[in-house]
Amino acid sequence: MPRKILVTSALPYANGAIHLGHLVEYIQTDIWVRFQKMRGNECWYVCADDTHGTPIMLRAEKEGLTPEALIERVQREHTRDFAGFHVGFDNYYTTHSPETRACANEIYRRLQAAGLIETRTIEQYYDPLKEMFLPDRFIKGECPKCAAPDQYGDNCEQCGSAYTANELRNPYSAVSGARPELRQSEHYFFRLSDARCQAFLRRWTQGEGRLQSEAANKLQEWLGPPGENHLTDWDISRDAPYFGFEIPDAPGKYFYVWLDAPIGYMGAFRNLCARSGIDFDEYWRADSMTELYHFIGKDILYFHALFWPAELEHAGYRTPSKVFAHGFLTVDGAKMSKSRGTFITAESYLAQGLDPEWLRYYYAAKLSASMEDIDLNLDDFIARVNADLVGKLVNLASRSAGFISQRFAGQLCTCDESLRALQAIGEKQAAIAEHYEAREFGKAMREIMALADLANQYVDSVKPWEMAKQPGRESELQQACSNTLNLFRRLIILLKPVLPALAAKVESFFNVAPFTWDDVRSVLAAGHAIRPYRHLMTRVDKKQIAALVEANRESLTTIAPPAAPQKHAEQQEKAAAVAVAQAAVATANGGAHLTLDEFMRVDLRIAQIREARQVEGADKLVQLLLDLGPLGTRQVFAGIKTAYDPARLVGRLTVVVANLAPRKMRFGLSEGMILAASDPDGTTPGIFLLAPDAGAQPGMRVK
RNA sequence: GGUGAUGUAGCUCAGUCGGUCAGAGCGAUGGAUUCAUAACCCAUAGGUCGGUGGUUCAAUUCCACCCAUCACCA
Repeated sequence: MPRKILVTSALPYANGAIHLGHLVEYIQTDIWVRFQKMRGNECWYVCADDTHGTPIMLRAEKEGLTPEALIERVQREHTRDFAGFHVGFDNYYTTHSPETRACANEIYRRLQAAGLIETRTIEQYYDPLKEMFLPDRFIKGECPKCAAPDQYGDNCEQCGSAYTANELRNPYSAVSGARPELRQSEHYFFRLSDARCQAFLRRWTQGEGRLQSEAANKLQEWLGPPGENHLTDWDISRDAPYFGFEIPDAPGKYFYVWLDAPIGYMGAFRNLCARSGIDFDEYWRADSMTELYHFIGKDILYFHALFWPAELEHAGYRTPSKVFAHGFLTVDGAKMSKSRGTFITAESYLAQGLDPEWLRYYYAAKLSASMEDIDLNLDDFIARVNADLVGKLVNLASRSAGFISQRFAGQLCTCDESLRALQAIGEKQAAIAEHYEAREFGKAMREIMALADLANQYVDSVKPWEMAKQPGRESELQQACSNTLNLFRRLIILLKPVLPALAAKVESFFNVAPFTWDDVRSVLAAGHAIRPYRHLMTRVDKKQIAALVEANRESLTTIAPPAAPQKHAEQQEKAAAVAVAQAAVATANGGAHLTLDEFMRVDLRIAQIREARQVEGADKLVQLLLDLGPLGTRQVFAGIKTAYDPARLVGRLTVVVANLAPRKMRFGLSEGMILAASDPDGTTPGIFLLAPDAGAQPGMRVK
């Protein structure tokens, strides 16, 4: 009997573009969902934009839009990006919907009836100019511990200490610059500290297979040892002005993210049900026999494994069957970085003409069921996609189809089902299915590629090209090519969850109905006619990747938020708040202060001068070849000719700005800047090159 | 600072519930081949399995500590 499954991915915040980090999750989820559907299960995949909160409100204001207009535009962009990567949602909705509002109100009422909602008066900073209460991240001031200036209202980036916004010295509003006043306000809390919640969560989090083992450990830590209660109540309200849902019977109070974002999963599904006749209650009632899975980033585990199930349980709904957390994406071993050009948006990837299935395959090859981060190594990406997808897989069709089309009018003969390679695929099918089911996509890809190796070995062993040259071996040739195409067909079926567009092209090439998982067991009948072969996939060109990185590189002079690898829900709101606050502060103080974050974006490195020579036609420039150790070598033009003889520079160590945008000069490309001191007034003449103390090695970071 | 995770060949990663498991793919080198998008096939890698100590007949695999990286800290 088919399973009934509801799957969600985390809701992206409606304040930014989808990037390669987000796509790890959506591609992971999509592969899993496509696999379930191929097996004949009833599986629904819903998601939505998370649209509420102060950052959205302020950004809309800044752009001169209504919040509604802003979130509508962002939703269109997100929908386009996801579709571009073949992420096949059954519904991609918005939390700013009547369905989500109805669900939020209902859950709130039920929690209230259960005695789990209480109000408390809290003291909070208020911006008298903007006439609004300020979230912690929108208040800045001096750190109460180390007196560092311009620190946010929750913790100090200088000394790392945590505190409350009320402890900041000389606080100011990051929105208006005004000095905030402490005011009292009544807030609504969900009583997560209630004994009922704790008892439920201790049981729920230890449920069989509910969470990955690393996640379960983490939850133990959060819950505290038995007998202790580490859970605290959660503030679920915000004061007007706020973009969100007003709390029923509480004018001027709005639901904070906890009480509307994940409920967006329900809202999106309810909307789908209304359109397609699915029974909402069958999936959400407390005794539901259906399965519910949330794919999330590890950053929002706390929320999805504690707050959300407690909320559902005590509002009389079913709780998630399992929560699947994944790690973050790094690019070339480091956090995505705008200055390095590795903060790559989905849109730019597609705009550069890169094939979305390259990325889907690469992610699949790297993904496992664990919470470990995965690395997108750009060189490895090129090598892997070209070798596996083009060299091994697509090549099977490419090297057989020509013979079938030209010599046999496109007709296949009976496939030899006793073929070892063909049987091997049948034997591995169940194991591969288990890998997909367990989200061990990397293992599945390794198995499939090993099978593709067998297929290529088969072709090599029978040598169809020799048969083609010897008269009288026509039937042998047809047999060899029919066998190869059947091998290819089976491999494509196994890869269809990962490569849906390629699979569709192959279905068309073979002139057959869409593949299902069980089709692996069959072969194409004798006499079946295929269509002419056209290239199914092109190779990745190094230049395309270089262009992609260049297109995403942002110069240091632009005010930009620090690169957030992947953030959702509340985390996203924080990141968005940081961005807004930074922009506001930069405007407010004319850039007088530099935050540590901003400074750290300047990548200073020790460099050794390998070569130095005069530049013909330039009276100030010296052309240098710098050795940055592990970072390789750079060509840099420096305006130090008046003070230094090139010959005496060779071998010296100095400091270079390694992530300065390369600049094209008349004499060539300059890929960095070396640091030197000089008197701006010219009172003291000369240029003085910086040099590290003895022991520094090329490539060392300076900070 | 606390907690969790990771650290295996040039690169990306498997793997070992302690003893023929030190592995794969890519890259590189040599060979073969020419059907195929210079693809495919065969052969070749002497990496102290992060460091130090401990437990053991035996540790890369267990324990402790240390170092590095990453994440989380409501």
